[in-house]
Amino acid sequence: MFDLGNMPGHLIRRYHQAAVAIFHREVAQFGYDLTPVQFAALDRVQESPGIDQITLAGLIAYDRTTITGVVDRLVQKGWLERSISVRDRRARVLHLTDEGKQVLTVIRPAVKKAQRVMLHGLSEVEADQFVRLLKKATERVNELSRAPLKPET
Amino acid sequence: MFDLGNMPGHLIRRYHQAAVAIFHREVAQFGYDLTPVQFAALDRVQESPGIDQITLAGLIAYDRTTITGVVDRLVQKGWLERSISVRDRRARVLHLTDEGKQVLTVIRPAVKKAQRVMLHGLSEVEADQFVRLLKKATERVNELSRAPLKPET
DNA sequence: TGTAATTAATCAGTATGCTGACTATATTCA
DNA sequence: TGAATATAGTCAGCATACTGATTAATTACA
Repeated sequence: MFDLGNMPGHLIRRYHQAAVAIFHREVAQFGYDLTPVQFAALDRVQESPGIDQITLAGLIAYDRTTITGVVDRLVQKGWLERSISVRDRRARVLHLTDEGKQVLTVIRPAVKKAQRVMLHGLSEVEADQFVRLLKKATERVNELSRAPLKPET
Repeated sequence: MFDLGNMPGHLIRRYHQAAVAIFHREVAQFGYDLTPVQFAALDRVQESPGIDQITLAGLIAYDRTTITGVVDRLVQKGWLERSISVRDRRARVLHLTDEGKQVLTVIRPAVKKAQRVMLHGLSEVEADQFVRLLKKATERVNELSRAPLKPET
């Protein structure tokens, strides 16, 4: 009944691998080299300038140890600025640089296209249903991950 | 329209993360520490004893460079045996050890349970539909991955 | 037959993710 | 107030994944 080819765990691994490859390919066509995770971080910092790393992690469902490295690399690329919070000296607050803002503007169409490519085997009705079920399933297992999503309030 | 929380790519990453955590938790309850990928490899070698690494990679959609390390660790654990093929001295053929067979027998119920837990937010009808659509979507993007599935014949 | 092309596997380097430990700073409350 | 507790972030170590290069063996074909 649950042979490997029908196991949700195995399918999701394969689909995730393809999704990452698609993302890379589309973004590369716009001349950039960044990962899905890096995009999510930039996108979220644009939404909430001055956010600290832990809050950012909660909003996009990263592990707090992973985000350190991700932010490191974004700072290294000159797209993010990390500084000590005035309100809490433990915290690091994040801001996009001008170049970071520009990167986001340029690659947004690529990211959108990547989402369509990921779904291109499904009809429009199927795609809607699939995303709806995927979202529901993901929400229901959220707390079982080490990095659960922590939505704003 | 495609904000982060509704982007299939982002949802897939989150669901995959949770799926891996669930797998680990269920398998740990049976006293073992192995990854989804390690299970897939063991399962497939049991199905096809004497398989070489490249063919194995194709059957479970791994990258060929990833499998080297995975097999390394399974050999290290004493669950797999790797030897030079008599027919093609470039190839390494794989066999389960007795202990490897035993591990598979013990953890299969945990793996099955993990699949159910991953789907536990969905009704039975929804779960069926979700897995069907996930499978369809995955098959359609198969060739866009660096490690496409290469089914037997 | 002998050279070119292909193939199986590995390796180096890099990026996500995880576990578990640690430091520095804030907060709580007896 | 001051000791216990909690929190933000980092670090070390390990396992998937990827890109691109290399080695050794096989196959194709001029």
